[in-house]
Amino acid sequence: MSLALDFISPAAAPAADRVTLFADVILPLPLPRLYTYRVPFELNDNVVIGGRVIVQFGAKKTLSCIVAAVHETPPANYQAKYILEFIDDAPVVTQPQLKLFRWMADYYMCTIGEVINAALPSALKLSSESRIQLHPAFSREENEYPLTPQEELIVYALGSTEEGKALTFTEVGDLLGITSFHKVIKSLMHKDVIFLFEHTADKYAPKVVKKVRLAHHFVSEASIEQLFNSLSSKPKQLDVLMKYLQRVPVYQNEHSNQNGIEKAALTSSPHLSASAVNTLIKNGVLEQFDVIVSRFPLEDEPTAQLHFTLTEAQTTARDEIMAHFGEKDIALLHGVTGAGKTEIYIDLIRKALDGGGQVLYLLPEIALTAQIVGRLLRVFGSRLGVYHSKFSDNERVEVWNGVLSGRFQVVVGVRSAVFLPFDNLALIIVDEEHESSYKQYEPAPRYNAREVALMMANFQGAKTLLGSATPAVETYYQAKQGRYGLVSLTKRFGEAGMPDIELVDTRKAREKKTMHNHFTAELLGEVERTLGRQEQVILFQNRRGYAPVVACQDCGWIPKCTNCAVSLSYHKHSHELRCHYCGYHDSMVTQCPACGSRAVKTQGFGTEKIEDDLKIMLPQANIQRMDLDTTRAKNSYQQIIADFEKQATNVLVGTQMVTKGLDFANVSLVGIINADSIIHYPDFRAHERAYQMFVQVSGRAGRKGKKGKVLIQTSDPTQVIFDKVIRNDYVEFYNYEIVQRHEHGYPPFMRVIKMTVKHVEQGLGEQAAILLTQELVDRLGRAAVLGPEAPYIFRIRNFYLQEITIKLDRAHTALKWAKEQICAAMDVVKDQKEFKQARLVADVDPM
DNA sequence: TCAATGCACTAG
DNA sequence: TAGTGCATTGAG
Repeated sequence: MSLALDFISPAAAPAADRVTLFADVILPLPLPRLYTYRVPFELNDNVVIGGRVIVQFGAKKTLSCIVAAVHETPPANYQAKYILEFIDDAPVVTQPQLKLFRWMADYYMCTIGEVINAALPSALKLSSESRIQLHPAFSREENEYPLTPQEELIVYALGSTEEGKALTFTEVGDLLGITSFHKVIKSLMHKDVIFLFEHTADKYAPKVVKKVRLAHHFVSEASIEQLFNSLSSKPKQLDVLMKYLQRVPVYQNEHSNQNGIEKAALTSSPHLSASAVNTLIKNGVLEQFDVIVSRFPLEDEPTAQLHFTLTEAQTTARDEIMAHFGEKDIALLHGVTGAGKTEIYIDLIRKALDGGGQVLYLLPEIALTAQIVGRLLRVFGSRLGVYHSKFSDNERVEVWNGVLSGRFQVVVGVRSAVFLPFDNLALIIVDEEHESSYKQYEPAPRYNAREVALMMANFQGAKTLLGSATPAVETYYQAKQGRYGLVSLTKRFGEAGMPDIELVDTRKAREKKTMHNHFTAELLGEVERTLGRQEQVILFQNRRGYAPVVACQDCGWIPKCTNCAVSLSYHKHSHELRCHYCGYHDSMVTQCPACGSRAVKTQGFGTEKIEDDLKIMLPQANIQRMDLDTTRAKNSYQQIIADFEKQATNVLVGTQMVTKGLDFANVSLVGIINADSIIHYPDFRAHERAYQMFVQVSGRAGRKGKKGKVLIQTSDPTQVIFDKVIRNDYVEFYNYEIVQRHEHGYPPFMRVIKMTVKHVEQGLGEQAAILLTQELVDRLGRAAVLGPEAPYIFRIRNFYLQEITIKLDRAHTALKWAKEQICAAMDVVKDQKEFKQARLVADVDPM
């Protein structure tokens, strides 16, 4: 560059020297492509890969999206639009994450936009809401066009031009009470009354605490004394002041005033008057200020012993895991319930942190309790972040940013925690790795957090520890094959023995007429004896509500859901009939609408009925129910657990929820009311699921030195699966199951992709499914395709369903090819005009 | 004849 | 996904 040019500002430099940058962005929409936008030259330095930008997409939408790539190649066939705004000057999505998201889109056959959508807390996805404002040139008096009443209403709401008030489209809709308000807006724009603009605002609001402190000119002994004198006739204000000085030693240390105290500490104190506090603020004695605080209060530094000792068995297991990590990236810790896996995890996490890496500790939703979080907080203090689905969006953003900034080096979280912006992972722990709640069904991405975690670890060079008492057959197979290190912990912690498991034949009991409602004499007697010993009972029934079916005894009429092909369940507490698939509900019928009979009775039983019956049979016992219906409120789950822990309740009746991770010392009996409904399930994982469920529930019985008992009620005790459960030998179960899987060609030997065709019209859905099957068979071969078949529940939310199961070879390259074939087959169906309404869904590795 | 509604297309 | 533009259908 010549000297002369140095005097010219960069903006005016000749075009040849200007670098024009383009950014490929990921839009948060289910679109298969990235879109290319142009970076305004003067903002070249602002582009960050992984940062958010605002762009215009289509005619009027503005969206925030993530920059995935920056380059200098202008698009060949079109003019790129400019990026409108840069939101971040540092990435909110890290490079390893982008890589992972791409892999997920690929593997789970969805778009990267869908992945981003699932990954980002919605407060990081900016909302663009169109807003309208009065046109500066508009005046009410000199208005040449007459306005309709609706238009008048809007103009009135917008106030005067000077006020510059704005309304969002939603607000306009609310104001007019209609949804089709665009016409009104259009007309107003046409008449030059209003103009439209896009307003994009960052929704993340940090948590703010109001604090107060003494106004600075009172911070000296002399002035405080003066102040006291002037307030001598205002006792209430004096009280407040005294309290403040008591809490903040301004006399001893003037600087202590700087931090003040929380306003709430003064206003909510029962002895002080809130209005006195406000008067002091108004008169300038106290000043109020805001402080941004964390939503996760920093625990005082770790209080638990940092170096608690592991038992001999735990130490051995820990050492074996470490040894495996020397050669392998993945290890499976197969430890029976109550073997003390958590201590081993904590020990490993600590080691990983000492090495300077990040740690992700995944738990299924229901296992992530206050108990475990509290324990981890005591060990890791402020370095621990918690990511839970019951958290508010702001809280999630805070964890997200905490991981980015390095404030959180360990995160304990549920499925979606795999999306957090780690870039230096050393260790991932997937506890209860067999859990089906790691798999997301709806909407896309239909991912399994365990598999995503393994891939993430692979990308970042981290080690992964999978833990379970009943590993997934696939996982155990990998370990047996030597691909994962295998470590077993077979002894319970603290010498607690494994519970005795007994089967009770309900068919025989029915014949002998010894059943009390749904309880056999054996189970009821055992419950009574247990309560008599002041010990606690857990009863498991895998169905919520009072009864799954209601039927007319005279004509057989059964109330069904209007949107789904299921009968409605009766819920007694609300006296309603409910659909468990779509949320439809109706009041309970007392008279049959078909024949007029009053003999309408419930059939079958759910948790609510068990609770009800038990209350009648055991009036002295305190019975609590735990299922989706009783835990819907934010803290009700914790409350039920706390009550049971305090032994305020003696019997806990519940669904799946009671099977997971609860650890109560005084529970010595677990009853499974109806095992049949768990076993009879029409898919290849039925046995595995049943086995896992029985063993997990059984694990709740007997801890801390007490031997527990498990009673399983079934109408057919001869089934193979019970034999495995009773002997409590996972390996034996595995050896049996793996043969079945091999014989029938299921995972881990084959890979399964489940296709679902949904259509509002049954016939069209079936035809579309037949065509899809045909296309799949043509491409993948007859042997690889099963179906189409209507599932047991063939209609959900007004969509008729058809399922096709595809079985594929495990080879990686074959898989990629097969997915391309599947996409091609789906395209063929979608291109058919008559199937435009059909929805095709691919679920990779369904559970 | 015009308006309302449905559907395929495409966004950079 | 959502907005747009075109075509088809229906009401007067």
